[in-house]
Amino acid sequence: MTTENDTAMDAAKPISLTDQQAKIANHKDGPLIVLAGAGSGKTATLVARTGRLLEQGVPPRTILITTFSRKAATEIKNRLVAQYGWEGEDVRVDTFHGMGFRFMQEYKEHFGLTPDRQWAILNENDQRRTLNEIAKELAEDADLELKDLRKPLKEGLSLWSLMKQDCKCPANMSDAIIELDKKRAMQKGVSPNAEAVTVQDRIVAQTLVKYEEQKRKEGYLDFDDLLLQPTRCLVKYPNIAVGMSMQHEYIMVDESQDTNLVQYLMMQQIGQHHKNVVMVGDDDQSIYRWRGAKVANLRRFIKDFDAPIARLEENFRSHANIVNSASSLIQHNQKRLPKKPFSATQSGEAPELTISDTDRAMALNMVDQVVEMQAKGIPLNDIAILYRTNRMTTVLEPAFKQAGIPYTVVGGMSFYERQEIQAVQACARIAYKHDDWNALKFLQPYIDGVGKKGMADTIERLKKDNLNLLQFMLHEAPQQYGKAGIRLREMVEGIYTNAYAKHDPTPEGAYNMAKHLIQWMKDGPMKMLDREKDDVMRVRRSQNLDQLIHEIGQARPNDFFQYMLEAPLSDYMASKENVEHVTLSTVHRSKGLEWPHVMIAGFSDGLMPLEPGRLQGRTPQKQQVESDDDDDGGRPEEERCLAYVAATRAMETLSLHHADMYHFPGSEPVCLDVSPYADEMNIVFAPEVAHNVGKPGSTTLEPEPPSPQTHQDLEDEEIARLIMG
DNA sequence: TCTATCAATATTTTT
DNA sequence: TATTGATAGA
Repeated sequence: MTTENDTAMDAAKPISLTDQQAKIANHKDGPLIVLAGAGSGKTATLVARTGRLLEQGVPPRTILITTFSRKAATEIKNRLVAQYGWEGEDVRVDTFHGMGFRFMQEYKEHFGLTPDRQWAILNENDQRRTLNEIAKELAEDADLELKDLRKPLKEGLSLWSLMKQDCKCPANMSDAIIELDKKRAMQKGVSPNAEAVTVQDRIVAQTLVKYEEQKRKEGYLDFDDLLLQPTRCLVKYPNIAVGMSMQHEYIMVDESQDTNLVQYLMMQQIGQHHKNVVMVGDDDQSIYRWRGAKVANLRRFIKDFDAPIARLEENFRSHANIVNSASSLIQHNQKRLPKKPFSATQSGEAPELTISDTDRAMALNMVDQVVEMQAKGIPLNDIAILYRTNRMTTVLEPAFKQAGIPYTVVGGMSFYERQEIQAVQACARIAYKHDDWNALKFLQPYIDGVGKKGMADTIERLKKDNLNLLQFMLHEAPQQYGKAGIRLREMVEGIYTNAYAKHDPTPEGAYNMAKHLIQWMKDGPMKMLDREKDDVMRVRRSQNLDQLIHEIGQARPNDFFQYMLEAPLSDYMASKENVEHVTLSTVHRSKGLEWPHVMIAGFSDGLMPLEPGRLQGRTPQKQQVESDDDDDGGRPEEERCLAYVAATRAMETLSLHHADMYHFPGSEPVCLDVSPYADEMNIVFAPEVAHNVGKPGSTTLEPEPPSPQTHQDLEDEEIARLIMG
């Protein structure tokens, strides 16, 4: 949303390209890797190349652009449509996950599913619940409690996910134990030691193996399945891969530094026949290694495809001072592909560092700075505040709220993760996939008199006796379960009459169904809104539901069920589009976006980088341990990439904010030093500090505590500076 | 025995 | 801000 201004502008008229860009845009057949620095206009170049292909008569449907997020996909799609009309509309722009899902639906029979059996995607809630249930049972056998397994299970799941992204998914417990141990060792930089496996580890491994089995049996997919299963299928059935490659004659992979191994292999399987693949990426901006992304994919592509290298090094986005600071920072990373970013634009203001006593004071200073900018006539939409971790919002939000400055928090929870939206999803899922027990569990809190236990027992019966949901709920449940049974029937009946029976696979049908279904959920026996005690929340939930209806009206999907089914893959955020607002976002979420004025909150050693004092290159003990992960410089380098990404979002001004002390809810107060990146960026101190309120938990002996100044002082100083020029 | 309700608690980054 | 855990109530 934040870049809508420039998107609209860029989209309106095809941009004139530089020679470098034009060369890439004119590349037609064969592989190519594009190392595109921050702000180098890579999206514009990709769009232009698509245009050239269309001009040369390449059918739009055979052009595929994969992006990192739905949001990025939508943005590219919008530009294509704006510039090339219906042809642009027909170009495929999608995430790997989205592609995978559609692929699996098309080739259902290759995944051991009968055509009448439906898939559903497990969202994070479903996943956690499923794992807990399996683990609980196993834990009881071993005389353990679920809570003893919480942490190991969480860790195990993330390792499991990483393994699946590396195309490994052990099918039995002993393999699982070994592989999990290996992966854990690799993460921690120690040697694997299968001897030291604890009871908890065994149960976790067993849980995960069972989880996989259960998913397959019941027709569920998690995020990793959407990549792993199609890729395996493509490898196993080369004729399908050939078919796919004929469907996708030209492939462009955006943000390819953040693709993982499965994604790479998926691309390779499809692309290897014609080799018309363009990978675009920037190893300096690889910030997702922690979840399996492999920068080595860039090098691997060069080797596998024998791809020539093209570079986009000129930064059109940022003033020279920002570019210089940022590149001086990133040069401290050892492992990077050679490149020399530069900016030909005016030098602009140098990045500034402001130091406050406490997090609260920092927030107030940032608010002040925003107010100043506002006074200069800068629109709020031009300002973004970036931070490393979401909990920074607990400090920032109150400050902005109090000052009455409109803001939007990006991240945290996405629209589709909200309870009320997930409830709608659950109804859609049940209507679409009658045996979606997970969805049924999700609706349990909305059924009076039916608790967790009651629902679990009912589902157990349905599963065991292989009963039809509708049949059972409509006829047997009311007789067998009394009042609760009647409630169950009401719910299923409602879903049946409002969704299933009204199914009409057209955009209008989808819209109407959403309207009816949601109306019923609000007013019917589920009484979704009545249940909410908090007035503010009730209004918000109601608005969210209305927003969903509106969204479906806009998106015009051909099928309501399909749309809701893919909701977990969507990163749509409901935001106040029409109100001018400051954007608050994590650095991760800011990838690919830009703002004239960027402020970084929490520029401290321990927040950015997150682990303090660990800057000396690679983590110490990392060696000998199996080197299929040769690529990166480990965590410290990734942290620097993050700071680099944050800094390069700025077009005109960049200001960094550090506080000596942070006190986040739920954890002890901490005193932190200024981020070591300040030096690496050659930052000048801006010693004026307006707010030094609050009480430092312990005194810090930082570069002489700046004398507290009042709000007024700051303004005077600012005015003086402006007058002086 | 199961459900509903209230207080406590925890937060790296997310397709 | 959810989810989880303890407790009272049906």
